[in-house]
Amino acid sequence: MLDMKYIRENLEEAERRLCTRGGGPYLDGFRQLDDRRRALLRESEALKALRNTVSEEIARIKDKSQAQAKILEMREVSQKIKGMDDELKVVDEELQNLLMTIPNLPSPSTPAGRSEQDNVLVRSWGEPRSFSFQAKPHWELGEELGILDFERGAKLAGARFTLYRGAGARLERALINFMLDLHTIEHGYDEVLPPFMVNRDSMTGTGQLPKFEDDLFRMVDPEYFLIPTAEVPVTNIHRGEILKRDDLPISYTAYTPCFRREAGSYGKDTRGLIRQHQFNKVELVTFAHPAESDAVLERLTSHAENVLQRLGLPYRVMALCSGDIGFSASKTYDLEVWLPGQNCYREISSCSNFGDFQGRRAGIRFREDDKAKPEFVHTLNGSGLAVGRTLVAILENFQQQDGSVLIPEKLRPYMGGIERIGARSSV
RNA sequence: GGAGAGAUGGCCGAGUAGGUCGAAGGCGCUCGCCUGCUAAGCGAGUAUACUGGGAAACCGGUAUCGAGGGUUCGAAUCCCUCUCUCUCCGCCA
Repeated sequence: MLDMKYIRENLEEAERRLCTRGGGPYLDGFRQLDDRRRALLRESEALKALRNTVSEEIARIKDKSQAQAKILEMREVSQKIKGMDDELKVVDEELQNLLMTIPNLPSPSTPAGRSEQDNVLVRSWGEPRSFSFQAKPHWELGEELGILDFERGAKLAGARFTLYRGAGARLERALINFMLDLHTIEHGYDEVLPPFMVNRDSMTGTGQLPKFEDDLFRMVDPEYFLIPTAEVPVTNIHRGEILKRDDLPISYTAYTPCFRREAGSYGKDTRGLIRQHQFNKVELVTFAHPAESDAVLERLTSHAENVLQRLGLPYRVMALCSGDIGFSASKTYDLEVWLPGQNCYREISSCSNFGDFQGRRAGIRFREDDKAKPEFVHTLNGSGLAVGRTLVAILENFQQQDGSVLIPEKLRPYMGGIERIGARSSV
């Protein structure tokens, strides 16, 4: 959510910056609703002030019959207040709805652009390996090795669900542990294991609701939402709290499964593990002082990169352009890993600075010092990394001519020491 | 699922025959005084949001005692609904 006062005082500038996202106009109707709200508020509050003082007078009058005139008068005033407050409520809701559906302002350092095509290459790491044979996509490798069972996943749940087996299941688990250990022990994050379902308030706090309900799995009665990313529960840990300046930055890492409807992506990435309704992810979340959040984004991104580097997976870092960043983000780096089986780079991590956008929505604040007024913290998060896609990258990058797959050295301790996944008898 | 108890300010904790309660008291915290250190002591201050005025410091108004409705001139206090927490029983990983 944007700062109402900022919009009120900088309407044109705000609109201009929002429009770099494409679409828009975003702020139509704001001025009118805002003016209307404040006018109603002023009138209603003046009447309430009157009622309060007269009520005090009534309290002081012992003889009730003497107060009868005032009571009757106030009865009318209360009626008027009620009518005004009813109207105010409607206006307030409309304004709130508008505000909640306005995306974040892109950071000045976010490159301008309309689409994915305009994203900017920041740096790349590692040499894509050359193969003396035709590199296979992971879905072929996975099926041939008997570690990914797409058919049975579909039988159990449907399209975009996969059954991992044997060394595949273990590799997924090994990656989760490897990533968590790296982020906690070496990068200093606090590990948390949050609920995988959350309430509406949490989804609203981080920006998934009200606008993107179609992307979520929703339980009815009682109402819960399956988390589409650990960002939601982990950022909401401090919803409605005032943090201590000295505690910032606060950094959490969490493993969670993620659940996404993937509505509107019919026919896209239908093969393999790339786009699933359920996938695992290790997430990094930081609550930062506003003055430090830019630096924190660089650091957080480097932590995600570190996972790829240790696994020896070539990747590149892209700065997303204004037309491609998410609703709540002001700046985003995507990490794209090289997938030789598909001969392309694919997103494996997305690291964003949300500025105070989520902090304002979710009421996450801090005080500069004990006397200072609370200010909103900046929130940041990034995948560190998407586990399923990391498994994909390992299969495709480290496949051998005989169809086996070498396990990266750093991962072997998590795999019981095995160096290679070979074909198993299929069941 | 059944039967009870509860939800007040950063924390603890008063306050229910409705009125001067944003809310006693304590703790904590901040500033000042005092004490050659430390502890104790003394004094003052110590919520948030919105809104009006002001360049600002600041001043005024409104709201907030789990959430939402209702009764009333007036509600932390009465009524209804919901949420959460705790205790006991049942069930269960």
